[in-house]
Amino acid sequence: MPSLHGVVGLPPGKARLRLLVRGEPAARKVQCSTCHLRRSCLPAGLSERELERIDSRMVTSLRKVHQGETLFRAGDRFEAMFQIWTGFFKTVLATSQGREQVTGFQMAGDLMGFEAIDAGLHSVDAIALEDSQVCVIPYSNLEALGREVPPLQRHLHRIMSREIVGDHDAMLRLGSMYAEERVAAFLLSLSDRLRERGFSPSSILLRMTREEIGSYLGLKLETVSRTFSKLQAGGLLFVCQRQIKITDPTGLAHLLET
Amino acid sequence: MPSLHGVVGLPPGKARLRLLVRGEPAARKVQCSTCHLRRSCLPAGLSERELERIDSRMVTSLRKVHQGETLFRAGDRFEAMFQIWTGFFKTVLATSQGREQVTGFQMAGDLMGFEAIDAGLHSVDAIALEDSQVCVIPYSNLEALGREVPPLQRHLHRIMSREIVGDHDAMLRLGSMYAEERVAAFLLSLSDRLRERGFSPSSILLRMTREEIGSYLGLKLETVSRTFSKLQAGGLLFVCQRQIKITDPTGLAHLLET
DNA sequence: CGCGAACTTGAGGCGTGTCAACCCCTGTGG
DNA sequence: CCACAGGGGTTGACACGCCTCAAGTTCGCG
Repeated sequence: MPSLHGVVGLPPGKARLRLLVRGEPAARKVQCSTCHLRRSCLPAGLSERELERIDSRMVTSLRKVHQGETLFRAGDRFEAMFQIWTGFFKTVLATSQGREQVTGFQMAGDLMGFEAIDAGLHSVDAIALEDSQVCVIPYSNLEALGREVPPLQRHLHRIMSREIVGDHDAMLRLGSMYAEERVAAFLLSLSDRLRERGFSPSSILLRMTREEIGSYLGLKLETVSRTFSKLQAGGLLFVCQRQIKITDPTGLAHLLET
Repeated sequence: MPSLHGVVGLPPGKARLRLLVRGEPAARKVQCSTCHLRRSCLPAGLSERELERIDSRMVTSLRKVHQGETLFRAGDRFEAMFQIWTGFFKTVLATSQGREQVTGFQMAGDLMGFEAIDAGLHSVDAIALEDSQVCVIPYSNLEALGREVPPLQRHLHRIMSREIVGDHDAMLRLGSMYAEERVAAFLLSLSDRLRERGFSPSSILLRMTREEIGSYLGLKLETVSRTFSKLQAGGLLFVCQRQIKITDPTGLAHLLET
């Protein structure tokens, strides 16, 4: 009986051999210029010549990370940035005394590693919350490319700036909101990010546990659970385990207007 | 009787006129290469030629900001970064509904404005907590200089990275610490930053009110006040209004080891 | 000297943490 | 196929840390 292969319509044996040979690390070329995520990775309006440079030097390889595995750990040497191609991650800041804080959740198109540039060492753990693939972007290449391609440099600065603004939002949530407000703000932010990526903003499959949400929001997992139930009772959303359906986004937003 | 003037030993009237004429924006040249803060503003090991470029194009002017005045407001067009030369600032994130969060305190050598690169608009208010002077660094100049002087570019990236790491620390404080721990972590961090700048790390004059500290730490001003008193009762420090004397820094650090 | 802003301290209430019981879902192995 | 284990989620009762409200003090400044 016929089995499914990566390349359809070719003799299975030969196709496989071909793929293996052509798939060696050095040969596995990544094309940023035709990637469906290029709108988030690259600035608009690049010249042919600039795109060529980026294609040939920005992403050196693709790396797979299975659910639960770490992409990098705090203390690891910083050598490359990682752009998520598929999948979902969390970053966790841990102190030597066992305190832990989830500092963010990252999804397709997000760039990880900025926190490591200063020290030359990563300062957080990055853990895959589902099977994922990331583009490996050596930092030295990125630096050089930025110099040669000014719009790329500017793009990079904007992404770092956005990260800082996002962290300020997190501080606002953590510092001056009630549990209900924090959860509402979290869901709305997640919803926005999904919409930007072309996913449904109302039907959300949470990739993280209640405990991870709690850590991010400065709440205990029981409080997160209770708050979901409360918002459901208020008719703002439906919760069924990790499946969330936002039925009244304006109502959710209204919770923040106080 | 004689009065005190900015320039001593000159006829008051003439001196004033002179200063006004020579003090016009275009004429007031700033020399980064000889500034006492250059170690924090510039990378080490720059060539003569690179220093010249920086001197001539990085800082276009010096701006004075009196205590209580704003350097920039959320919504203002982003045109320049600001490096603090003397003084002390807070940055405040405010929502349309009146919620406020102090996102940081900045002192001499700190660079402000990164949060505005992405949107092209400032996202926080920067308010002077004492009479201050800042170097104005047009962003377009900085971008161009970065391209021409790679070590400067790298330096800039490191500063932005450090800002992100600092925000993560803030999230850790806000998300998973008790009031006592937050205050201890805040004081130790402040102490470190003062030491780096050559000030006493143990004798600290707070530039901000209890309310501002509270906002930054996600606490009410009464809680901050009570916590100071408690730490004093524990023999870790002396508090006298805004004057703090840390008498047992290791004891303070020990509070965080749980 | 007197006013207001900043700070301190106390009493009581509220929001969230803690602890525990229970349920649901999934994967595993007999 | 079912029994079982284990991780994740929900819900309740109670505790506790921080907030709220209020009164009083200190300090800086006109």
